[in-house]
Amino acid sequence: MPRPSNTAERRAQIARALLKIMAERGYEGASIGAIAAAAHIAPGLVHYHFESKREILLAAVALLAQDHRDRLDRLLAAAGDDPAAELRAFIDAHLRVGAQADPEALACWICVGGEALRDDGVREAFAGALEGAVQRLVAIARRGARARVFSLPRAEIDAAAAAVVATLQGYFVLAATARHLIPPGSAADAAWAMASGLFGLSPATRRASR
Amino acid sequence: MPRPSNTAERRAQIARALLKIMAERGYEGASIGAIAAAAHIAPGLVHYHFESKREILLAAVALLAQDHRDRLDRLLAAAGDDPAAELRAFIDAHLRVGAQADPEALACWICVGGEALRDDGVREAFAGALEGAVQRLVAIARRGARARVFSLPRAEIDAAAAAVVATLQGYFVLAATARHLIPPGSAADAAWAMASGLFGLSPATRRASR
Amino acid sequence: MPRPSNTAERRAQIARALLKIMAERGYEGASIGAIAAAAHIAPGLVHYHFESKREILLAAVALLAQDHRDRLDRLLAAAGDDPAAELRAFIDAHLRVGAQADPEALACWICVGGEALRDDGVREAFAGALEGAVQRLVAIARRGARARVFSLPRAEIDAAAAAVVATLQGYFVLAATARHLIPPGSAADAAWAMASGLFGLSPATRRASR
Amino acid sequence: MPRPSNTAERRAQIARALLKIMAERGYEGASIGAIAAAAHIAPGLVHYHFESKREILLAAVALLAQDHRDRLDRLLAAAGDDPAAELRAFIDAHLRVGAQADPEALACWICVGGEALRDDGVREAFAGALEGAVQRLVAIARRGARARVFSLPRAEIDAAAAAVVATLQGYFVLAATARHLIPPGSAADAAWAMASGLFGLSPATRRASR
DNA sequence: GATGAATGAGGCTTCATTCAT
DNA sequence: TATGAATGAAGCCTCATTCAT
Repeated sequence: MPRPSNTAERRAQIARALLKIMAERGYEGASIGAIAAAAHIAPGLVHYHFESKREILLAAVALLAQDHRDRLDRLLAAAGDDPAAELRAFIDAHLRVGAQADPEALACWICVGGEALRDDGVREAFAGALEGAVQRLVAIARRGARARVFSLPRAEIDAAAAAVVATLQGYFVLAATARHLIPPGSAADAAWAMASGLFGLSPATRRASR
Repeated sequence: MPRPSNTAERRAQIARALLKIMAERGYEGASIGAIAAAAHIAPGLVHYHFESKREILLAAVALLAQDHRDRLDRLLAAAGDDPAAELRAFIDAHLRVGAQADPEALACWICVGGEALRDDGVREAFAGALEGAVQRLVAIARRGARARVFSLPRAEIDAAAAAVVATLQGYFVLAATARHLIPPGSAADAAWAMASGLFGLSPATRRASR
Repeated sequence: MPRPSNTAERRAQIARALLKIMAERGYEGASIGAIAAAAHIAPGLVHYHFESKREILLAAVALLAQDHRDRLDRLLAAAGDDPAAELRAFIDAHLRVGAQADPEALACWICVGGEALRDDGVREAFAGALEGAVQRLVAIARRGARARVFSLPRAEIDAAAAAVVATLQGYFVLAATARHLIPPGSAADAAWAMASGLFGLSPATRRASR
Repeated sequence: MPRPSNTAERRAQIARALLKIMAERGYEGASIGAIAAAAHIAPGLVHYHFESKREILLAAVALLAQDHRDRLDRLLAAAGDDPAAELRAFIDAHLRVGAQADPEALACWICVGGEALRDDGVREAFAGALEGAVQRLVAIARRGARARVFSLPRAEIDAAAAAVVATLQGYFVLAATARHLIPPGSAADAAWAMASGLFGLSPATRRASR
């Protein structure tokens, strides 16, 4: 009569504790002891559920990415079938700060980017999440192009999507480190102007979606 | 007769050593010992020239920013007085990879962004560098607007400049962690399309500057 | 109706698992987890059957000694009643390497000798096994002396037996750590020469038993 | 004006501290903290002078072997040119317990033998020391054979030397773990009887050297 | 009996910093 | 200025042992 395994929840609990600490102290600053304390468990338990600290990071990145995907799914679903609306929703999901803004996730995401420089596993996860975003945009662009809502050459879709993702990522960094450089409320609009320009949205529609 | 002080050079030497190590191991991974080894000096000497490891980081960020400013000065000077050419040169300076690309500086810059989340001094230096970039763009935009090369409302100049800087910063992150997402050669062109759009450059001039 | 106790087998199973691990990682290196894995049981079960890790070691030493005794019984029985043959069989049982050689037991035995330095219980078991070997030799020597096959003074029997046991033990160490120092096949013969000399076996019989 | 390096002495100091602790707690039981305490230095200093705990062990084994070689040199020098006397001195050096007996070194030697099972570096050092002993015996045997003091075939010299070394090593183990099995004072005599037998010393000389 | 989670101590190692020379 | 030894505090990880089920 063994006790039912709770490993899955524990792992998530620990990974979330890492995110919490990492947001304010960085990955290196998130000691196993601090993580355990944040998760309200004994330090030794951490390494019962994870091989190494790095594994926790990988799990945490996966959580972060999943959370983000989920949120995006929700917000894009509300955009219905209109590619322009989807594009706008995509941008707003990333840049509209409001009730659902999550500064912790933002800080973590930047930390993860830093770790990705040195750890292939992290890089893969990080790049994977970015790629996911790019592919969503590509899908939106293709549908929009087919529906003649966008008018950009097939060959430029990838570049346009990457540019949009880069802009969003860059805004993250600015928002987290030099917020005063972004005129309040301007981020989403500027990104939208830029994206709709790249996607070849007609000026009329463009303005309508502001 | 005291020997002439060489503190200034030593400090630069040490700060550059930090950059070298930090590029591949991160800030935490750059131990004083490793820095000293990279600078070809004894470990004890490091703390003779710097109060603490953090001071080295601050000096290194300053170096990084100065190097970047210098490079930008050089490249913008070549653009003459034409605001559109300056804008293009500004973008190319950041995204054109070629002989002068510096992956080490790139990695360091991302690391510094991460540290900026936690250290106010680093944040100031990092944000200061970003602000410098924004202001250059603002200056270009103003001159361009006055010369009717750009047609963007005064009130939107700051937002546009911030958006461009965000895009460049975002491309840095992508280039360092998920280069395959950027179609080769597309970064500068996409950023240019975006920037010239935001700045209200006439389509004709836009194409001419590709 | 309680299920029938299987404690005895479980204990043996666990102790044998310790021997297996200890042979290649030493006693300290044999973690409870590793032992449990080698025994194909859950880690928690180990401490149900044993008070402590040390108890497992004691049980393992007992097993090792018993195995050795059993093997010796079998081999000496084949030597019939002839003291010289018994002596030779005794030596061969320890030094003839062949199908029945057991490098795992050899390594364990040396480990146990090391632990005996620090743990009185282990020392007793280890010394007990050595004493058993000495006593067997003493018995053989006494019978041989009575039968005039050996010609050594009563007072020297103990010393001779101890010397033989020391030699065997020493060969174990050499075999396990510096096998190349032992000319192949020479161990049993040299030990025999030495033992028969100490026991005062007539040169003729000596040669006959080679 | 750097401080003169004291690394060599520090290393020896630390290695000797390890021997001291290892004698009573074993290698695993000799924690870095305990070693540092025994050496009267701060814990951190240990790893300034040694890469790893294992390196300390290797240094300690080297010290142990060197000490032993030195002692042997001294004792053998006193035996003059007489091979039989040298053989006797060799045995006495190892088995005569008296003022110069060193139970700490004895315990360490057995520990080292245990570690040799698992660590190739240790094995090499341990086997090297044993080989040194064998070679000394071989040299004595050769000179004795040439001088017709010993009468053993060339081909058996190696085996005889190995047998003697095995016996000495075995006596070490017995002395450290089951001393009561060795009739007091019998070890050197029994080993001598055995060695002189193997070396083919004439019975007359044999008795004379007791 | 059996399972696997939980605990907390302790080990090795790294490191920023200080200090004697 | 410069050197390299010295210090002590963490940090990651392992582990024997206990416990709830």
